[in-house]
Amino acid sequence: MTRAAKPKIPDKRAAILETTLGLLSERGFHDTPMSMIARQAGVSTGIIYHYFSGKEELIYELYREIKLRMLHVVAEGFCDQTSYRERFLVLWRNLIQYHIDHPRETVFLEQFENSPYYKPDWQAAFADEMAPFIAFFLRGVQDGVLKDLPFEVAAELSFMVAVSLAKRHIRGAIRLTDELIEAAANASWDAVHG
Amino acid sequence: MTRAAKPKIPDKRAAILETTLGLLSERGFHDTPMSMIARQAGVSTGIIYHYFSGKEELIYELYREIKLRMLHVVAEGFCDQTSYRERFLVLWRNLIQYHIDHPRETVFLEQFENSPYYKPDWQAAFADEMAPFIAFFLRGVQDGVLKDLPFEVAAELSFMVAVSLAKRHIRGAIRLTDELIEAAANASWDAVHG
Amino acid sequence: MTRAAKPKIPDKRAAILETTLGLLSERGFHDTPMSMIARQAGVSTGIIYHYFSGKEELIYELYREIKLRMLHVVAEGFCDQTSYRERFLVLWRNLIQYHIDHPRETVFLEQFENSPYYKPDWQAAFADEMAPFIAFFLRGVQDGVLKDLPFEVAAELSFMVAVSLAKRHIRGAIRLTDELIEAAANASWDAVHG
Amino acid sequence: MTRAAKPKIPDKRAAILETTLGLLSERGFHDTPMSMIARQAGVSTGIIYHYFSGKEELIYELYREIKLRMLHVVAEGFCDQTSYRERFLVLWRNLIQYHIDHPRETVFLEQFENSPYYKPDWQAAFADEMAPFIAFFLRGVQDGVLKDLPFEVAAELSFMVAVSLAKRHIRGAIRLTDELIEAAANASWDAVHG
DNA sequence: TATGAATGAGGCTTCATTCAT
DNA sequence: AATGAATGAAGCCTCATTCAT
Repeated sequence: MTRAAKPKIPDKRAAILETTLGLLSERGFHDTPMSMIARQAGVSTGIIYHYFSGKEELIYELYREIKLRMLHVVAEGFCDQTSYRERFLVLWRNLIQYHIDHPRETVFLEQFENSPYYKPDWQAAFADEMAPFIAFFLRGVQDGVLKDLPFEVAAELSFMVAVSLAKRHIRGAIRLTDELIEAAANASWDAVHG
Repeated sequence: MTRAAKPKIPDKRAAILETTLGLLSERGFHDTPMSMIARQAGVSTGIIYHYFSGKEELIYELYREIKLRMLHVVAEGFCDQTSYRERFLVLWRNLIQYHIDHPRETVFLEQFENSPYYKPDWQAAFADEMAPFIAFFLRGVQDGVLKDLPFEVAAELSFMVAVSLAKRHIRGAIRLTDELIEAAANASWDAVHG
Repeated sequence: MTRAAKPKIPDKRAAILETTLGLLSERGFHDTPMSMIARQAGVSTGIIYHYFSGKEELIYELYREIKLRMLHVVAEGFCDQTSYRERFLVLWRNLIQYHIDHPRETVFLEQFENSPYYKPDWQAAFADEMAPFIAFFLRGVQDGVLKDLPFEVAAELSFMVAVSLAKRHIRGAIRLTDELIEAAANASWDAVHG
Repeated sequence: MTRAAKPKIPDKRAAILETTLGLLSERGFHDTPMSMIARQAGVSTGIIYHYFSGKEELIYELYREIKLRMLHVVAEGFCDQTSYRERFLVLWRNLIQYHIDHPRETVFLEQFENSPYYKPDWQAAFADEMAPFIAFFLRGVQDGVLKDLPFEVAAELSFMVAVSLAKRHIRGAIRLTDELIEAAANASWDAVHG
């Protein structure tokens, strides 16, 4: 009762985003009409345009929120005290676990980043969240622990593999067990360490 | 007279596919109307339905042809006589080179395989072309040269990285030099060999 | 305390009307949402419906107020003592000057009176204000000073020309100088006097 | 049978324009949905976009065609041999007669030219058709037969009056008889001749 | 009085597909 | 084989109006 002044306002925005995620990951951008989002979210069509300027912004906003949430999860337990190997494995495991645990987010992110709507410039919005990871790689190279590769290449060789594996797992193309994850994590480490 | 039987007919089909590739890779599935394909290919809208049953089949057919062409290019120079490492590097270099050389095909393949239209079952159509690569991996594991990982996981750890790097190169996110390619190839080998 | 009874109430109504005039004259009826009027007037959407029953009434009310104000301005200095010619020229000059000085009102009146929403019956609401002008014409005819034409025809031949000229001046299609105005005033007199 | 190759094609475009004129003059731009035009014209909604890029172009095209037709009618019987007065009266009578005979066109033209969509620059498209009338006025001034006024002002004082009178006649605000038309024509001449 | 979130009907436009020629 | 006019369902978005607060 104390903090229940206008409870419906943020709820509605969140409900729209949540519903959009579900529909988009299952049906894709163009098979998901605004009317369907509205119906499933239990709101009117018009109100979506109160919170978002249009379909494009709605989806971009969804992308931004998910990406940020994902990056925060990945950074959990990342601690400068431990060895490079340990830190690498923490990140790698966090990354694959997030994607395995969030199949809708995973499918959506992949679809979105491969769609023609995606502009690579948008990554600049995540610079702050990416900074520690980049710093980790750069210092690893300086310390001679990691191969001397540009960050993007090293990331592709290691972290992006985690995402791809999770994606295949979700699709049912492979079945990831804990042992397999551990083996893949170590293989990824082999790819990047000096 | 011998090779003039059906002069324009195959041309037209090929022109449609070629035009479709260009438009789809630049604009995506849903921003590419059939009428636009027809206009740019220099044919009428109706005739597309003579060669393909609809938009979906047209695009699937394009996918199939490109994928097959790509797999053939990748297999070039693959020779059982050489070492596992050498064979691996041949495949890896072929793969990245094909994608670097064929940006439209690369963009299209990525878009298509991440779209909700894509059915993983379709990979069965490429079983013959994939067989040598799978055999290579299996035997490598048996011979103790490659890590004991399922083929799909090993492929993700190594070959898919080549595709991803090429994709980023095309987008302009990274700039691949020969040295960088070689370094990445070796890093990929590190990821999978035992 | 005497003149502070309802301080903000008439302000708000007036602000809405004022804003509506500005927006309507620039953007037209259908490109001016109620929400835009509210925002620019610094009020909420809902409150407009407190002062006016709907968009239609708001605009009709605006029309009525402007038309009345205009007719009062036109009557200024109209004095039965002077000659027909003098009186005609006073009215004519007042009319063109009002429209030149009030471009937003001019544009709005023209748009409104040519729109399909306009009902000619509404002119009955201005009968009192129009009466002196009509009387002037009728007596002029009786006295043999003005041509024997129905009032509406004579008005079109003379006064409406003033409005049209002002309208073109506002649009920038012509540039009215004092001499030009005087010449046009005299030409209008030539059109109607016997 | 000889000239019946593709008869439906021009018919359809003309039917759309004709229907649009009727609906627009009765209901106005914004109360006339494209779907209503299509239904009444007996065509599908989509085909309108085959002939016109959108609602705006459809209406502009209608405007252009009507304006041109009107200008041609007005020029009929205009002959350099006769006196200025005679030529003036021919034009004036043609003008008022066209508008009286074409009430839908008259209403549409007025609405359109007073709407915010109207751009005065568009008059440049009628320069050729207007040229003879402008020349007539200029020469009349040079010959001392017409008052020394800019063309636009003289036109407003004389010709535009014909349009306005016809407009009021159509609205039922006045009832134009032949005698009244003749009297108004002469009054208009009085307004402009020297 | 006042707010502005919420509604939902309705508008413009697109486009895969068909079919008469 | 080939054309491209024609269809009409469906999508995105706007906006006058209402109503809970």
